[in-house]
Amino acid sequence: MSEPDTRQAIKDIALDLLVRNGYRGASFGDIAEELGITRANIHYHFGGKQALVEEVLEDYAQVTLVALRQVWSTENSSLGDKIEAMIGVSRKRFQHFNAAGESGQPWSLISRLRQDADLLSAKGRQMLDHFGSELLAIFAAALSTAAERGELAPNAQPDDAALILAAIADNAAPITLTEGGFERLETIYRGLKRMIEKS
Amino acid sequence: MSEPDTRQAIKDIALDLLVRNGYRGASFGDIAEELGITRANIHYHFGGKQALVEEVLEDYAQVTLVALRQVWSTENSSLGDKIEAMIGVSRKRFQHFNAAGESGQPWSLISRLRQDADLLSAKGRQMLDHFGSELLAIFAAALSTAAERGELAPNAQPDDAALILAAIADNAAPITLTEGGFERLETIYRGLKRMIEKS
DNA sequence: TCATTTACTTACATGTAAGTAAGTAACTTG
DNA sequence: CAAGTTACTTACTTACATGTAAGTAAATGA
Repeated sequence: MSEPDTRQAIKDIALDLLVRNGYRGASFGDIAEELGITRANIHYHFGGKQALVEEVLEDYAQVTLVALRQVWSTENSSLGDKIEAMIGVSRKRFQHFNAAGESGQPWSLISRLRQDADLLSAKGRQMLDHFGSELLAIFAAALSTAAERGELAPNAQPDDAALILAAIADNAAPITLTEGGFERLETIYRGLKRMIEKS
Repeated sequence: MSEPDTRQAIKDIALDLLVRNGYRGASFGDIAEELGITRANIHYHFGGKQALVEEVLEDYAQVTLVALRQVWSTENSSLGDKIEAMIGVSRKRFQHFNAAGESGQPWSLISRLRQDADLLSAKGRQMLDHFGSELLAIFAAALSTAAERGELAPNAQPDDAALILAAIADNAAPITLTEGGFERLETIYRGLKRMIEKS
């Protein structure tokens, strides 16, 4: 296999296992077996586990933030439409993880790795923090614009609403998913929408 | 040490390590060292790791649900007072974990173990699910009563609000805590309160 | 075409986890 | 006071985890 193919294949499997099982649960042995290569080969390409996870995290954060900025860009769509788009993104992610077998929940890689922060490199931890600030900034900007446009309900304050949305979005598999499946997450977003949006 | 003392001491340390480090991060070795006993002694008292975690989970769920039912009992207090009481409980838990060294976040044992669900016994998983239903039931009852009393804002629907509260409460260390500390969680609760409460 | 680099594998070192079998000192009880 | 029983410890085994050193076949390039 050519060099970039193998590197990418390793990162793909690693992402999947990291999201499902966390830092400790994504072993080089499992990744290697899945790909039919040896553990040492992963070391050859990435050096060590922290370095591999850093790269996976980097890619994930970049792709995710781009997608979120797209959905929450303040042009063109109403606040309600943005929240509906968010539901669509979440549904897609949920279905992906359910399709791939395993009754597991669609944890966000970020919130998952935050629980293993002590095992990450300093750089890895810094990336988690950075993702958090960026995520919040995206929501804050969109809600601020929505407020200017008079799209918020009288009780809703833009900064509060941004924080709540960030908490829900970052941590997209809270209690509510264990029993109710995706429908519950959808209900949470819609409920928030009704509370935020001007009626 | 007398039998019940040792058992309880093991469970106390185990709870602390489980909340901080998750299932894999709470090793018998660490628990034993902390207490100045041997790993084998823990096996003597509990049989194995899954059994120990089951007991810790059982105790935690029971205590937590009793405390939550107390706060959210529908007599005597307004919805706003209940949310303020909830903030108080969260602050206490946050301070406990920060006082005990470690910059770690005050994860709920439940949401933490939910990420390691595959390592738990079937009984353990069932306990997680049960906790989830109970938590939601508590909020749903309180919000329903609040609605009857006319305490909700026009945009807030009681079932939606209960689900959002459950999501925040169950998962009390989302993104928002990593940078802002407890103040952010407080802001989330207060923001939700403003959106829910009749002004 | 010979030397070097690339992309691997094999084999091993090291650390750490859970779990267990066998022994023991102290307390309990008939 | 002799015979358990209780509450442990010691000394293992087994199973994986990351990581590394040494070797190799195939491609590359001077």
